[in-house]
Amino acid sequence: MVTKPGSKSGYHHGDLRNALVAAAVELATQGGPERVVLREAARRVGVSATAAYRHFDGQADLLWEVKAHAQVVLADRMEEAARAVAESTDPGAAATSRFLALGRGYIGFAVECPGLFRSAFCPVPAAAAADEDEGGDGDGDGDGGGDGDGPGTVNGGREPQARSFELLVQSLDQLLAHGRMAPGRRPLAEAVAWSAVHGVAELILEGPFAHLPAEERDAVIESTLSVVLAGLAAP
Amino acid sequence: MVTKPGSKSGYHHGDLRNALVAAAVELATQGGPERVVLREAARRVGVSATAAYRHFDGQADLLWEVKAHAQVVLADRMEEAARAVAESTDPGAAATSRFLALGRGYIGFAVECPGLFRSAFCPVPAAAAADEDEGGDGDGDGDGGGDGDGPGTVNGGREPQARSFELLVQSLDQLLAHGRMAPGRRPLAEAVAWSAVHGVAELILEGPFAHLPAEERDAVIESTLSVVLAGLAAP
DNA sequence: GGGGAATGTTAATGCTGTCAACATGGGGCA
DNA sequence: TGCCCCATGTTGACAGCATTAACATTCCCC
Repeated sequence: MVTKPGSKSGYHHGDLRNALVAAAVELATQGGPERVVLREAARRVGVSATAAYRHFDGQADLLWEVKAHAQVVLADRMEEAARAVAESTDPGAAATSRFLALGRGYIGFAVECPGLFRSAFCPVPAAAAADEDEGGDGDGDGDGGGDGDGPGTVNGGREPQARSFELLVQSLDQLLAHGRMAPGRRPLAEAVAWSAVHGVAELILEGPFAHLPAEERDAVIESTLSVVLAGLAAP
Repeated sequence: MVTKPGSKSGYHHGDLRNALVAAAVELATQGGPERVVLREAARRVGVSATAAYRHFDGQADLLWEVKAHAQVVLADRMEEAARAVAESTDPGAAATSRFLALGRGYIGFAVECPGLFRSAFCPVPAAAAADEDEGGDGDGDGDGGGDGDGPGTVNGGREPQARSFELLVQSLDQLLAHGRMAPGRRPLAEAVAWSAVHGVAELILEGPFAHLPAEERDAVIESTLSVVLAGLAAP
């Protein structure tokens, strides 16, 4: 029943939920999670504010959806970065490159889409736990091009940030398998790697590295990744 | 509520600015920066909302003050943790312990005072750059003390988060001086260390490590510090 | 084709930040 | 000492926000 495209007869929008999410995502993209204001999203869609309550529990629920979407985009970005890694004959070098690519993708997303990135980790007031079952959503997500675009086709399954974590786990397993990590470091390696990478991103966005020239900023990123890699390799 | 000095009559508060900052800090301590609402702070001090505008440019300015205060408290916490380190005959071991203490202090503050910690790194809408010189503010301010501790008398010099950075720099210099760090790692070491530690804190507060049992959470912290230390030591 | 339910609209409440106009009284100047 | 000025605090008002209640429209199934 969730007919995607505009079967709009004026009164019934036909795809309000996705349209609202899309508008909210755009708000978040430019301005961060604090700019995700329900009334403004409704205004942009051309609908009264209270219409949103037919599809969301409230502003927090809408923000939650934005957050979930942002995490999906983050994972997409990481995956794409990892896929673009040049193949190497040395599997150890490949594993290392893949790990670095994931980290650069993560931070790159934060730098290029600060609003969305911050939304991916923003605190949402009250957990809107209702997981509605979206029936058949054959999402042909289409790797669409530009960021802005896209419909709001949010994920059906409600499990945030699982995919980026999975990517990291695989990468770390590869590092271990090809002798680029000390076995004793493996257990909590995901936490360590994630923390370092997330910290860089956060400090670039809101912290002391905010006004660093791009060149120096990149040096900080590379340095951090390098140290983590070396630390994981050390016994 | 918390009227500091032997104040005046009912009309003129006598120390409204500091009282408002103190109230705002309390709000931030329990509930984070988004709970720093000007009207509520004024209400708690027992004053009309608009009275705050005699002392602040607006809510953003008040929040800025809270942020600055939070950064001071964070630095205090780190300093205290570092000072509590047991002296060692081995200067290298001492440098390592001091570094670990700083990191644990940083994260410990985040875990114990999440609201304040988040306030220390929250985005403040528009930078309220006006540093007014309060002439007669001379009286000895905070001796410290109980719960709420210090008054709102925030630092005079307006340079946030400088002190914690300085502590880190010193610690890293010690590590280098006593052979616990590869010289090539020194240049951007502060960025690396800060990122890792900040990332752990952030992910514990808002991210995927939020609902970790305390024991495992501590393991993540120790693991991260250990990897960073090893990475900085590796050539 | 009719009726129920899904969807969207207007009206209203209480919160917030912020400005304008008014009130008070403390401290400096005569 | 007395008095006036202005820093400080107050009430009132307005706009924007989230949210609820009551009302209106249209889709879709029987």
